[in-house]
Amino acid sequence: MDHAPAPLRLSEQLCEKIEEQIVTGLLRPGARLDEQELAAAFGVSRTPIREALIQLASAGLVDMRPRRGAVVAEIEPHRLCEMFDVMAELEAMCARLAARRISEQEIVALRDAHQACESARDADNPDAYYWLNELFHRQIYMASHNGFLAEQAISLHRRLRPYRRLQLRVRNRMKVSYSEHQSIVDAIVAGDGERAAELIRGHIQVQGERFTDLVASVRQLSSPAA
Amino acid sequence: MDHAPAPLRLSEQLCEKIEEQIVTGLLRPGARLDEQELAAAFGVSRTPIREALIQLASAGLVDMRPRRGAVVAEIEPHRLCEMFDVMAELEAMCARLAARRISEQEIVALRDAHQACESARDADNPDAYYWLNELFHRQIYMASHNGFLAEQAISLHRRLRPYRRLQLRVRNRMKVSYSEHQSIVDAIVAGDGERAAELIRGHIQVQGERFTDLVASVRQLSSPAA
DNA sequence: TTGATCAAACGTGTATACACGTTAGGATTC
DNA sequence: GAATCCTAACGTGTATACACGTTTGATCAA
Repeated sequence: MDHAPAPLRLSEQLCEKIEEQIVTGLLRPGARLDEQELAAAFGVSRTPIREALIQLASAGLVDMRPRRGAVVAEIEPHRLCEMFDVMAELEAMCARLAARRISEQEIVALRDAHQACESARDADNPDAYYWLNELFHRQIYMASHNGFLAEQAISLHRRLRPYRRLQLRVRNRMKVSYSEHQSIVDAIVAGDGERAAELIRGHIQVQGERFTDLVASVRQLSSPAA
Repeated sequence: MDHAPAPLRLSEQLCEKIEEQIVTGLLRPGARLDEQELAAAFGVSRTPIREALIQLASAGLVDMRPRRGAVVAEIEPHRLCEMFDVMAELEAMCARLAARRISEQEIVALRDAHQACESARDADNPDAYYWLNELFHRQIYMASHNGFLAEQAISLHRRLRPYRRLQLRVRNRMKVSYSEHQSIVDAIVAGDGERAAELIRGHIQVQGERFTDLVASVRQLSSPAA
C-alpha cells in the first residue's frame, strides 16, 4: 500500500525509532535525551539525531529546552484531560461526517475491524485489542472523507498512545469498549450522525475521566525521585 | 505576558522569520526554499536553516521532498476546505466551552476585542480588522479554559492565515463578519453553548465555502507557469 | 560542617567539510 | 532534427570541528 520505496533519510528512521521507544515506555516521560548518547546508540552522528528530536518536539512528544538538552515530554494530568477532550471532539466530528459519507465498501471494512476486536475481547488479549481498536477507529477517521481531519486524529491518537494503553487493563474495559463500538457502528450505518458523534464522544471522554484516577500512578512513574 | 527572555536559538528566530515571509505571501506556495540561498540571505550557515525548515515542515507550512529540496507547501483547494471544516469545529468547541466557563474578566476582554473590531470596520480598514479579528477569536480560545485546545486552534489559524487574509477584501465581508461576532458574543455571555458553537461554526465555514470561488485565483498565483 | 565561589568538563548550538543522489546540459546516434 | 545517454555541476544529507553556555565538582572561607 505504502509505495514509498525508502525513507532514505536517517532523520526520519531515527524519528520513528525514538518515537517507538517513547510510546512503548522504554523511554519514560522526563527522561533525558542525550544527543551524543543517542548518536552512539544508533551508530550515527549527532546531526540526524538532532533533526529527529526537532521533529518529535514539533509533534509534542519531546521537550527541548535551549542549551539544556531534550527530555521526553512530561504531560501533566490536567493537560492530559484537555487532550482527551479534544480527541473526543475530533472523533465525534469524524463519526458525524462518516455517518453521512461512508461508502458500502467502508461499511464492510468497519464491520470487519469491529469483528476483529470481538475476537481479541473473547481471547481476553489486551495487546491485540489495543491494535485492533486502533484500526477500528482509523476506519472511522477514513470514512469521514476529510483527509486533513483524519491526519489530525491519527496524530493526536499517536500522542496519547502511551497513556491510552494503560486503560485496557482496567477490569471489564475491553467488554465495555466493544459494546460501545457496536452502538457506534450501528449509528454510523444508520446514518444518524448526531447519535454517532455523541456516542463516540462519550467513548473517548470516559477514558479521560478515568485518567483522573490513573494519573497519580503515571506521575509516580515519571518522577520516581522527589 | 510572554516572559521568555530570549529565543537564544537561531533556528527558532529563522523559523519565525521564514514563516512570516510565507504567511505574508512574500514566499508564494510552491516556491523553492534553497538552503544555501536562505543561509546566505540571513547570514548564517545551513544548519540552523535546515532545523527551521524541519520545524516548518512539521507545522505543515513547508513540504520537504527527500534529496529534492524544500518548497512552500501548496495546499490544494480541496484540502483547504477540509482544513476550514476542522477549524470550524475547533472554534465551535472553543465557543461551547467558553459559554460555560468564561469569567467576568474574560467577558470584558472579549467585548473590548469586539469593540476594537467595530472601529476597524467603521474605518473600512481590512488590515487592521484582520489583526483585531484574530485577537477577538483568541479571546474565545482562551475562554474555553482548555489550553491544549487553544494551542491547536491558534496553530491551525496561523496555518490558514495566508488564505484567510484574502477573504476580508470581499465586499461587505467586514460588516457581515462583525455582525456575526455580535451574535457570538451574545450567545457566549448568555451561556448558550450550543448556539454559540453553531454560530461560530457557520462564521468559519462560510469562509471555506467562499474559497471554492477564490481558490481558482489562488491556484493561478501559485503556479504562474504551466 | 556548611556555604559560596570558581574552574574545568560536559553538552548543546553553529559552522564547515565531504559524499551521494539529482538534475541539467551537451554530445552522440538513429 | 529529435531522442537518448553520458557527464559535470548543483544541492541535499551526514559527519566532523569548534564556540559558548551550563553544570558539576572541588577548593576556600566562615
